Amino acid sequence: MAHQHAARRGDTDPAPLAERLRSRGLRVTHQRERVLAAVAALEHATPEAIVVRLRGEAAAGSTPPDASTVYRTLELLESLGLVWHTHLGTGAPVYHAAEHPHLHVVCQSCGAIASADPALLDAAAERLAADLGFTVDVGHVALSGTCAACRERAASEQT
Amino acid sequence: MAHQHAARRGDTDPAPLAERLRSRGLRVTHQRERVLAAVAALEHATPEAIVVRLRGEAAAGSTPPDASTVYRTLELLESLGLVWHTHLGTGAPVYHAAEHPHLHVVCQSCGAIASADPALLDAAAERLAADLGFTVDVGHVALSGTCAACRERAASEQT
DNA sequence: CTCGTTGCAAAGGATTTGCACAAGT
DNA sequence: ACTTGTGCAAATCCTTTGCAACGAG
Repeated sequence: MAHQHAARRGDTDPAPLAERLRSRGLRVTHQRERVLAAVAALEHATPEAIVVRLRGEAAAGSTPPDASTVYRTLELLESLGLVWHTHLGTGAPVYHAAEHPHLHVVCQSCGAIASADPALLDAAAERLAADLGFTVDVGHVALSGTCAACRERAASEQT
Repeated sequence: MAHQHAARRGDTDPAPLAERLRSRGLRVTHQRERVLAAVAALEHATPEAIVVRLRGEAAAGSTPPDASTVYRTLELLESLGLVWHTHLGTGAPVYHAAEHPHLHVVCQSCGAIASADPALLDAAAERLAADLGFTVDVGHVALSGTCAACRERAASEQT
């Protein structure tokens, strides 16, 4: 192992992916690299959004990864600890790169997604651990509620 | 209408279903009463669980409500403010009677659901309101994590 | 009697799975 | 060459929808 470059900031680090794959005897494929890059690029990536993005990125003549490959790859990447997924209420799960955990807050009216500091839940997490023996996974938490804009709109539309 | 009885006070009335339906010109059907009863009886009712329960409850000779009716009824009951639903991670939404809001905690390993005091999140909710103008709906929140049993199991299975 | 409701069945959308071929090592 | 990965298509799962008969008011 000669190349031990420190992780770069603006680039997608191919290093951890290749390493982890090889250490498991798995193949480093173009598709896997592209899916991981797409998740990192899209803030809150649904599987479908990833498929669409990859389809757009695919150079003319090249075949974009199939949806089934994207699903399989996301599962693999998650098992490798490189991405996470969260369910934000209805429907599609969203994936994000597992760099810095953050808390998701979803507006039930408009679907807007905000990110917040996971530390917000530390106190609640400790209480749950003490009371129920339940370890809360802060990174997977999605809080739902109403954003400021929708709250005002709802108030003014009130008959 | 002429008489405005303004029975808008208690959201926790024993039989607000008939009232609310009639005030909207909707019919009070046996199916609707049964679905509401099933949601109240089942702690965390998925649509499918409701269908199964109603099927079991149906007296011999009577036809249990169809799944599509259950879905339509749940939607209606929610619009009437009589039930709530929450997405607990993967798949099925769970419905519960809209009596006392509570916080859901879901084990990602075994799917166990625990209920906790919504007040646990009060501090976090206030911070979110202040920081993002986001009003958290505590009753709809589902926290995910690992229950004590699964945590121990995972630790002991650890190689 | 007049509509809202329901059951049935078929349609839809999202995700998964089986397989034979293509690709990484 | 040997195995793992991928694309394609069919299979599932869950939920929604169209429609004619049914039942509440």
